[in-house]
Amino acid sequence: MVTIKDIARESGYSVSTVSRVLNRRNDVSPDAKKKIEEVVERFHFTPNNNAKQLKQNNSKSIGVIVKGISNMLFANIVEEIQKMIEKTDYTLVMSYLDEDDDEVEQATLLCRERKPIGLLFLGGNPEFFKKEFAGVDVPCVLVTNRADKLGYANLSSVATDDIAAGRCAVDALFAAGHEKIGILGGNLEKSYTSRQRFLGCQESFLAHGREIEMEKCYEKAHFSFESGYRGMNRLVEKFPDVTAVFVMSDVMAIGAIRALRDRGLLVPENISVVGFDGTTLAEYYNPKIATVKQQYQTLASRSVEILFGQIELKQDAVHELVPFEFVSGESVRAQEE
Amino acid sequence: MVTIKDIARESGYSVSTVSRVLNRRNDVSPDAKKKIEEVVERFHFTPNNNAKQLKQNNSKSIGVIVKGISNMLFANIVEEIQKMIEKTDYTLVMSYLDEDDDEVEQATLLCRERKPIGLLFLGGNPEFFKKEFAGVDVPCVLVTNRADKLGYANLSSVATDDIAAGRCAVDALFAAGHEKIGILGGNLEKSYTSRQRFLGCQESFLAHGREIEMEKCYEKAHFSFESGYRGMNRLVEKFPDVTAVFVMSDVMAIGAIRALRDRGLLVPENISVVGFDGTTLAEYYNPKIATVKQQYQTLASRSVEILFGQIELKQDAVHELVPFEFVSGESVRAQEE
DNA sequence: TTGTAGGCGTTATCAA
DNA sequence: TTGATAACGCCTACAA
Repeated sequence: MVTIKDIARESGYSVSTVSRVLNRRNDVSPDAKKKIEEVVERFHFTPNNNAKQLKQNNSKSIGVIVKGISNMLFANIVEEIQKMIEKTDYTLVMSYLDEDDDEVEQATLLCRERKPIGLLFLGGNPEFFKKEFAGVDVPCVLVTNRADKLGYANLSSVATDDIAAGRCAVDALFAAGHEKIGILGGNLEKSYTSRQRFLGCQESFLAHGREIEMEKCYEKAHFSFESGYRGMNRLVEKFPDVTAVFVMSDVMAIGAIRALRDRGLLVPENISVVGFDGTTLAEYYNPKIATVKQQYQTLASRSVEILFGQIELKQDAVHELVPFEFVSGESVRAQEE
Repeated sequence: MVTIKDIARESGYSVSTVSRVLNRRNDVSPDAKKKIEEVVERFHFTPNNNAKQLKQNNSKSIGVIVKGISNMLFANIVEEIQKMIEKTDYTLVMSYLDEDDDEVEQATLLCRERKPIGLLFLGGNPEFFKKEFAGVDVPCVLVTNRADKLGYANLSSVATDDIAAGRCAVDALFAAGHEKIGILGGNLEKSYTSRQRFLGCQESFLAHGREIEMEKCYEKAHFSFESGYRGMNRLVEKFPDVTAVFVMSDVMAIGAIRALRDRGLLVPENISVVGFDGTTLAEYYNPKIATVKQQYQTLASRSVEILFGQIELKQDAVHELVPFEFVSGESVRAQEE
């Protein structure tokens, strides 16, 4: 392994001068700079990150905690984040959790072990934050969920208004003339996101002079194809005359639509479906899935910008809401009475 | 920050004894062990990775280089790899490349900067390996592509026989009575994988007394929904009476099927489609996509096992072929003449 | 079984 | 503008 000492010896300068050149300091003579750069190049020298980070006690890494491994929206966001971080000299430390796991516990662990300079949470449950977020002392951004009520100085958020978005989805079904509406979503006890969207559903029902009969209308599932498939099967079994379903993620919706087809039910002819997230998948599926689109690019870019703002510019925590958008696909049919 | 010295002082033992306990050595008295563990627990002490790795000069990290960010198969494999690595004390360093980029160049960079103890290539082009792989000196496994002909002592491979698999896909279309068969795949100049599958197609054509008319039958695209969509449009335009298409990935196939529908063509009624990869997506799509399934779990588990075999057991490079399987979906229709 | 001391490769402080 | 040197936190001979 070639170290800074080798470069020093070979170039005839001292390690400190080499270090200065390496770190683009300006208190170095052009001669020294040129000579040292030549030697560095010739030896293919790259500084040892461990030594550097040990000394500087910062790791130049950013932790990303993803809740839900099959969550396509998060996959899309991660992809965008990667593209942005690639251009900087930071590295990402990814950590994937099950959708109901405790992300703050994981964050604490990550901070201790990897010393990231900041954290991005893709999905998160305020309960966990309330309980133990005090232990995390680096700047963080909660993405897709709101954190304004939490009031931590080092926790920003870039979120979609899940209540309004959930309401929007169900409103669309009412608008199409549906009365018998089912909901397929996450575990309401464990998933804050699902709970918010569900609140939106309740608002919509209420606005239409109705109330949600939990037992019959709501079925829970995980955010994966398989689970959506099974969940939809359970839903139609307990609610046989359902004509429309709001499914809380596109991935689940695809599983759900497949389940319906396998039972001989067509979407939208027999049952209408509205998804959530607005991933690319939804628009390429057949039928195109009507969905509530979260702007994943904006979510991604703002969260990274805000994190860097907090880290480098020492800015305060901010809380932003990113607008969603209803995308009408081919999966909803107007119900004539 | 709490360091090993703090633990030493607090427990009344020396740093070396603490270090021994931390590293589960057995040359330590039960008393010392117990006391030290108690203090470690009380202070929430976690060793500083940078210091540890600097000293040991190994990073306990494994590099994963993924060629093609929209490649669902790779996403599935990565997921499996993550599950396996999670249980060990290694960390993954992910690196995503464009599908036509030079992965070996990236590998060289990664080795210099992060000093991984081993590398996993998800997809790769033998050309790049021939040109510069000599610069990579850690154990590597090329996943999904063969590397047996390359003959590097530190490069194993766990692959699917792309030639046979490509042939299998086209054979299925011939078997269904199709004559006018198109192919939608990657850039044959840049994508080795595509070239292999294409060779398989040629074999199949030949076996059926036919030859591929490149100009008319082959269209290139990237392995994404969007690109598959556009590619299929170009293909039907230059080959209007095509009745069946082999698409070299499920993701592309979904884009392609969507393109056909948007032109008013149904799958399989008007045009049959066979995909490739056998991702979950294919079986939930509508229609279910007939596809050549690569066993991603096996691909993932074997590649990790082989890498650890090389790293820890100093085993020699091995080259394995993982069997593929044709999955008949709903996207192929028998052609009656 | 335990402790002391040296060093991993780098940066930063201080003096020259 | 440059160089010697002391850290950073940990591991590991080697000594006791």
